[in-house]
Amino acid sequence: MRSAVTLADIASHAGVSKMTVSKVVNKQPGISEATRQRVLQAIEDLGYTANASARALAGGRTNTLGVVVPSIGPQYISEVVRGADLTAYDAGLDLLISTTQEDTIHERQNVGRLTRGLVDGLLMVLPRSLDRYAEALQQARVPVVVVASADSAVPFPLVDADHYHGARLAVSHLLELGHQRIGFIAGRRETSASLERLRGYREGLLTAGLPFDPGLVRPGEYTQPGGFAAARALLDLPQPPTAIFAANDLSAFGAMEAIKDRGLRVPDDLSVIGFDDIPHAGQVHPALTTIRQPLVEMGTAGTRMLLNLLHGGLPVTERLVLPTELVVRASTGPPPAT
Amino acid sequence: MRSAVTLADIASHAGVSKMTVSKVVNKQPGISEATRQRVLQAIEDLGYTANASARALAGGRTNTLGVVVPSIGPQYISEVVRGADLTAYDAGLDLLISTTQEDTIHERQNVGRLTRGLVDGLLMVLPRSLDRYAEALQQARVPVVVVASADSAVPFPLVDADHYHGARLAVSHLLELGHQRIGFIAGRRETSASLERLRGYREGLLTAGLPFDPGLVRPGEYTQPGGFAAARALLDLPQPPTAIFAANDLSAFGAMEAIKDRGLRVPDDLSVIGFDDIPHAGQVHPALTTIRQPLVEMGTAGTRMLLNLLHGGLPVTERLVLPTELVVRASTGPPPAT
DNA sequence: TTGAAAGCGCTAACAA
DNA sequence: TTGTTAGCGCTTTCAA
Repeated sequence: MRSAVTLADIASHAGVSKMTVSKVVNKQPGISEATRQRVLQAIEDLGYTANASARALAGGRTNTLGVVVPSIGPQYISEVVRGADLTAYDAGLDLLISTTQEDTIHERQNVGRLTRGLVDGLLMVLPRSLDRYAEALQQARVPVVVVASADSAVPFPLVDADHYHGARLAVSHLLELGHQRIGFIAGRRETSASLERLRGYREGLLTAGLPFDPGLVRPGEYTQPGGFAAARALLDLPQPPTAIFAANDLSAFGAMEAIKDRGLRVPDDLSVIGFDDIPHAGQVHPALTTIRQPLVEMGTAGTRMLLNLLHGGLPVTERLVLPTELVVRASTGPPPAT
Repeated sequence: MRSAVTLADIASHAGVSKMTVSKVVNKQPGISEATRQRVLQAIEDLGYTANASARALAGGRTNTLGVVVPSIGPQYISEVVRGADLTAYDAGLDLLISTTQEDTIHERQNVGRLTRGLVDGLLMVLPRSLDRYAEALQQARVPVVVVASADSAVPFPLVDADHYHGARLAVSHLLELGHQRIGFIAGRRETSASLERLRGYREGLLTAGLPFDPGLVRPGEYTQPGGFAAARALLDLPQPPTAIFAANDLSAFGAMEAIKDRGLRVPDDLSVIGFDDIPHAGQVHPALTTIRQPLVEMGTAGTRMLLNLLHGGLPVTERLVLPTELVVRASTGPPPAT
């Protein structure tokens, strides 16, 4: 760990002032080509990289965006982050990801620390509620955009997908195939997305003149085992459904397993439709019909809003609701002829 | 975005010097309780959070560790990062994650930037080769630890799992169940882990006096569709195997689907064993028998090595190879009676 | 127990 | 086209 090469080192090595080096490094105009080359050579010779902290302190900018996520495991989240990364990179900004591991203290500290000297803007990717961050975010001195949380109490620009219409699309698709008895595997109660999807399911049925039967709704907790158990329960019904709408892809996978496990076939005996369209959805067998949330786009859109805010644009509150769409693959078909 | 509250603001608000505030914030001794309370009150009143950049610049430390990953999607990676996060947090350090999106320029820049003023140490979680980072890492002025890459040319402390013995365990398990014809779904050729697993498979067979039949080895690329296709090919063999060993869990999932798709049952007709033990492995149906890589532990161990390095310990090169172990679940059983 | 001075490495604003 | 002067907000060192 030899001690770091600084601007001053480059300056004296190249026989110029620090300022000149700074201008070269930052690609500012007003430097003769000859000097520029000499400085670049010195940088090359000594192996110089600017110190990010010093830069941030002096310049007031970090050229970095922060992304706060509960954890980095779920494909859902990683897709959004990928979108954010692409956009930030295109704009010449770096992206730093911070996980909270769902720990409250961790959450508060993270936000405070990031927004004080580490990042120029913050993207909160939080399927759950924002309550726990409210205070920390109020004090944030950088722009904040919230992605994937329709928490209506939030005083920040927001990007979310249209969960309600997505659910309606799913139900319509199954109805059009001829299904009359459709089970629903619900998500997590505390997320607004989950409630919206349930509402879409319910109203989709009612609009079609079909009854809403609470017995056909089972909790799946957005997990694969949850979906497995829920589907089992639905199959055990005296009059089981001919199609299952799962509130997310993961629980749809579980449902498909439960169905196959009973010796039934998807979609011949039972149709399954999911929600999210995570990359896995196209890779299972049969490939999952699902409602696509534009996850990557949510990341890019949120980041673009953040960039606007950084450049002084946009009102403080804006809600961008991106459309969801039906992606028909192989897991849905007509109900079996009775 | 009102302008930030600084140490000086707190100092004047509390009627003390900046130094006193700094000591209170950093929990240093030598401050009377009365003063301490007054300062804390001022901090509370004004809502102060220290500026990370200023701190890093003045103190020479950031109290932050960096983690570089190719992308954050794979469960494999997120498990390692989770381990790192836990350990860093316990040590009172923060963790910042940076993705390279497999982009070479991005990779080089990231490392340089992080190690110059943003983090005190770097954990590289890279299943692929480190070649592309070699130069940037040479110039790193902070300790570096590499996780999940057995790239032997790397002059850094290293944490990896024992892929070879894991593969031996998998083969032994199948042999003990009575299988004689075992297919192998290979991983990605460019990773040393993949080669080690193949070697374990091969030598496991040879040691048992069984022939190594290249026709029983199919590429799976570590992906679910890859595993699906590979298993199909194996099933199409004139004399198909009675068990399949997949180089990772994802391709094992694909294999299970292919088998069920043929109307065969796992494990009654065919056994499947994976590698990694990602959280999903226990959630599919039947639950996957697999070789557990201690992913979280790899993250914690790597981070602990980094912490040691930070405190001036350890030699520059150390290789920690953590043991793998067999996790028997429901996807393996005796071969069908002929 | 408290505080003053100096400076970390850089950039903004201005001057030459 | 280049350089000088300040100072970002904090911690270190040393003195009171």
